[in-house]
Amino acid sequence: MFSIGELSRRTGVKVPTIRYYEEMGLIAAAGRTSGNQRRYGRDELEQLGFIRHARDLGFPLGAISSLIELQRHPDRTCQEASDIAQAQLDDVRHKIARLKALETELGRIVDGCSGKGPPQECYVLASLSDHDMCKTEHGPDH
Amino acid sequence: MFSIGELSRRTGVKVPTIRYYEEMGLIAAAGRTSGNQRRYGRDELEQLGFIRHARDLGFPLGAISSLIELQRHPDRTCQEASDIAQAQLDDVRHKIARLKALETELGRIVDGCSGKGPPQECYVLASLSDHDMCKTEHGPDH
DNA sequence: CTAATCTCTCTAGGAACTAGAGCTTCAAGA
DNA sequence: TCTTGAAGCTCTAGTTCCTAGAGAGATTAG
Repeated sequence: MFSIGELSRRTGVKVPTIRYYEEMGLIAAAGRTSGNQRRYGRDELEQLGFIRHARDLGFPLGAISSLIELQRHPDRTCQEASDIAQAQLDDVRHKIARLKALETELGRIVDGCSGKGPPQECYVLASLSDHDMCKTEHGPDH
Repeated sequence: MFSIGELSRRTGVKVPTIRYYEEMGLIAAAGRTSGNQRRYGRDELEQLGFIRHARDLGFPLGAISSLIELQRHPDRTCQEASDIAQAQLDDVRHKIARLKALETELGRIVDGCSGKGPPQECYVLASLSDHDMCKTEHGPDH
């Protein structure tokens, strides 16, 4: 059994974040010492490792919650897990596509500016004022 | 002179967002009618278009604020604008690199799962439990 | 003049934490 | 055993960039 600080060190998840996850119901409420401090064991270490890894891969907490639910129900198939991962992959690809368009446009804007002149002649500012100067499409997110 | 709704329609920025920008000091407080409603003109239209475009390119409001400041000071050079845009570009490239690593890893995870078996044998869940199964690096965002 | 549509302010929520205040508990050394 | 300093506790508020809703007043078309 170890403390929240130790769990934090072993998983790389910050102490307040662990408490936050508990509050959100992502991890079960930990047992306490007589002095009201949380104590953890191997199970919680694994569970939090799972959450950490999924977060690193960009899964939102809601999705992680569903995955944890699934782990607890061995009677279901893993189709749901597969779907969640696929949705996450689609989301990542979508973001990449969008960021690449931004990269192109920003690259063009940065290249056009010497940084030497006065703001009135600044290519960066002019580009931002006039969407027609853009060569690629980039709408708002979503 | 036109209303906030009209400004919204013309710029694509939602009404509450315009009020929010005013509150944040990104746009000057608009003139009002006798009935206390905001009225806008050509200047505000341009200013908001600038903000909108910069937001579409992913600039945070703080950066946009700096760019607006710069526009108001013709005595300075546009070096600062150039730096801000460059920082934004770096940020975008950084995000792309990270997302590509995630794409690789998620693709591998999704491919490994048939969706048919029970959760105990699910490749998605197993991969998320065990970071060692990863072939690429992907830490947390910052 | 009335009805429908805006617009006003204010408050709260969302995602996923982070920071801080003020207090208690724990572990290790003297 | 006492003490000290680190670590833990709860609670609230702040972060970013908006979005949604309530309840009231303004404007405009017919």
